[in-house]
Amino acid sequence: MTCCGPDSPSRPREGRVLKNITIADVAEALGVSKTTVSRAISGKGRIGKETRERVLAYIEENNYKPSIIAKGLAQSKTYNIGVMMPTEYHIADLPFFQSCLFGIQEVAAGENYDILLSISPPGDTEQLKRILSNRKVDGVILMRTFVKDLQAELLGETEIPFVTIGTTDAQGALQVDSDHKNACRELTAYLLNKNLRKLVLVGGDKRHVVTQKRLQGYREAFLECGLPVPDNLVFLNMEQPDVLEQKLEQILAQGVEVILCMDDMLCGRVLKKLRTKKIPVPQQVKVASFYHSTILEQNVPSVTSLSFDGKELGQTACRRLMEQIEGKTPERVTILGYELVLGDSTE
Amino acid sequence: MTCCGPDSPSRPREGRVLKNITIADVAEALGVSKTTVSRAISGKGRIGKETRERVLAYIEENNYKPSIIAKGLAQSKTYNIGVMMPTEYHIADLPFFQSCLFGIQEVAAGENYDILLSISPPGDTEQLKRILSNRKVDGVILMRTFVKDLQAELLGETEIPFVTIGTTDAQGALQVDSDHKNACRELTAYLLNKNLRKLVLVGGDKRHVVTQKRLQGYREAFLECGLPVPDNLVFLNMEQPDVLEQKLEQILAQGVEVILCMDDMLCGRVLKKLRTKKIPVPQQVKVASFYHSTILEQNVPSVTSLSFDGKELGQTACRRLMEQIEGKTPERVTILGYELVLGDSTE
DNA sequence: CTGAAAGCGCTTACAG
DNA sequence: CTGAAAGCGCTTACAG
Repeated sequence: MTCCGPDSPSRPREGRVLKNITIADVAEALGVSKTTVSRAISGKGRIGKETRERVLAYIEENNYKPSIIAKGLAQSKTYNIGVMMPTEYHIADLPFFQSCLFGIQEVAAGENYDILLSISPPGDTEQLKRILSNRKVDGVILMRTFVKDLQAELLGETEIPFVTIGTTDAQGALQVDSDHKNACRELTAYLLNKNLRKLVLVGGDKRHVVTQKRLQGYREAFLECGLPVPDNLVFLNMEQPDVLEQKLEQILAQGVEVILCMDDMLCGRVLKKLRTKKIPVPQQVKVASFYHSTILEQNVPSVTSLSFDGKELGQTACRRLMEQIEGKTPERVTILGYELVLGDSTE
Repeated sequence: MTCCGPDSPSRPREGRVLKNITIADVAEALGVSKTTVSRAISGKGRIGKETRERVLAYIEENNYKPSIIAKGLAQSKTYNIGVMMPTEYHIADLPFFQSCLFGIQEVAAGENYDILLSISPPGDTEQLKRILSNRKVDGVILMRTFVKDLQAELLGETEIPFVTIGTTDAQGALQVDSDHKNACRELTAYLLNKNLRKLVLVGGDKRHVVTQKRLQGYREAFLECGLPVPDNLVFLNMEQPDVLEQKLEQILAQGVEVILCMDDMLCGRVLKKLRTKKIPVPQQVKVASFYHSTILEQNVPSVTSLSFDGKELGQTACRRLMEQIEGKTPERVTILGYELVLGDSTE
């Protein structure tokens, strides 16, 4: 007898079983084979109606939950999808990512898949390598693409299904993207049609494919109107507030009619600058933006903005990935729409 | 002979092997047992130096990566931690969550753990139940606590280790939190010491524990100064812009010296209202906030604000969880510091 | 319709 | 120091 005194008086409560109940326990309790239990659960293979119901009832009653990990091992699957989220370029991106994630989760959960999340700075492939070499996912989703995209390249050298949210030229990628090019083209055209010509485009990281796509749309709009593309009015890599500030000084000095911003954070800064300089919007300078996030929701005047459905992107991306994982041959490129929300800032 | 023509001319390239190489392959190639290979890799159990090196060299050369899932099954572990992220209350929370996630990932990855992410609206336990019943995680982290916290309660009825970022009274929870109470107390006291008395507190969701903690700090500061607590100056559940707007009208009409906001989004709206009403900050009304996020970084005057280190919270939370998983007995409550960043808005 | 057995890719007492 | 064997909790040909 040890010196530890009597057994703890409070036995583990029901539902607090230390050891999980397994398929073998169920089989034994019911006097059938594990095979039968497995079949009852999965619905695969022939099994007597009565037997199945008996098994199902027992399982229900005893709260048996199969280990999806063991199931996965037997099927050489993981029931995980890796989602690579970039560290944000700035706060305006985050709501978009969150919506995406939510959409991804929705369809993933529907197939009993989970999200293995990993956050990496641009260009960093450490985490992705770890996940891949641990063989922990059946597929991966990249939430953003880069012009030179190391993650996409790495995945391209692999057999693992993957989809990018955003356009890429990496081999083997399924791609889901909003139609950034046409969105920007339409908005630009809309402004040109108002006879506004001095139309400045302010954007962020050049290495993001999305930045390039929008620039393309901007250019096309000019060309379609028979106008030369004013490349001198395009300012990218404006993520540093002081750099932007300086550029704005310069832009405003040389006269400008519209400032089209590639995201709401940039736009917020532009609006602030205009306010500081007592330049009335839209009377003297008009302003438009991308994303239509809550950052600008309080602005007066309301800001004309392109809006994208992050959740839908996430859902679609995940659906494509699932199709690929299941051996179907999904659409390789899916382009989703956008919405042009007109506000007072371009009136 | 089938009709499919000659073999595809381009053989799978190196590194694109369809079938992963397993421990059995390694063992066979080397003429040793799987046991030996396993020991060489894990470093557990006695093994000859030379043998180990031979195995390690082969593994390195042939790029063998053990399946962590199979390893997990054998050890009854998953090497996953579940992270429950709430759908945001608003955008100001997101940078905080991202930092947390980053911190969690950092320490998790260090132990070869991955993050199983799940996003749920407050009060929703669907996702958590799914993950738990699939037995897919070794522990879970809740990124926010609620006064009535169904997720924490659910976990409390379970044997699974979990830690909350934020205070909770759920049983069995390890807790990591910033010292919101004292942070708010210090800031309030700082303002009271400037002889400001009409000190309005504007906050968000009452159901968040963090809201309650801050309110507590606010109260204590008054009491310590020998002043009655002005509960009539406290306005919570102000997340609706129009509700806040209306309250502000009322507050401003009855005279106020300071508005202390529980987050930067609320603060942004307050600042905007003051601007609209041409009330100079800080000359007529002073303003302070929580979070010190980029949302207000551009504001003039700079905003006095309490700042918390989300990444550190994440790291600490994950460390505690790891300790618990490893069977150690970690600190049950860990309170981290804060920083009071003084700006011009309270001068 | 049902079951025994092999297998998924590892670990770990146990024995030598 | 090393290995055969059992086991982690499932699935799935194969045979009956």
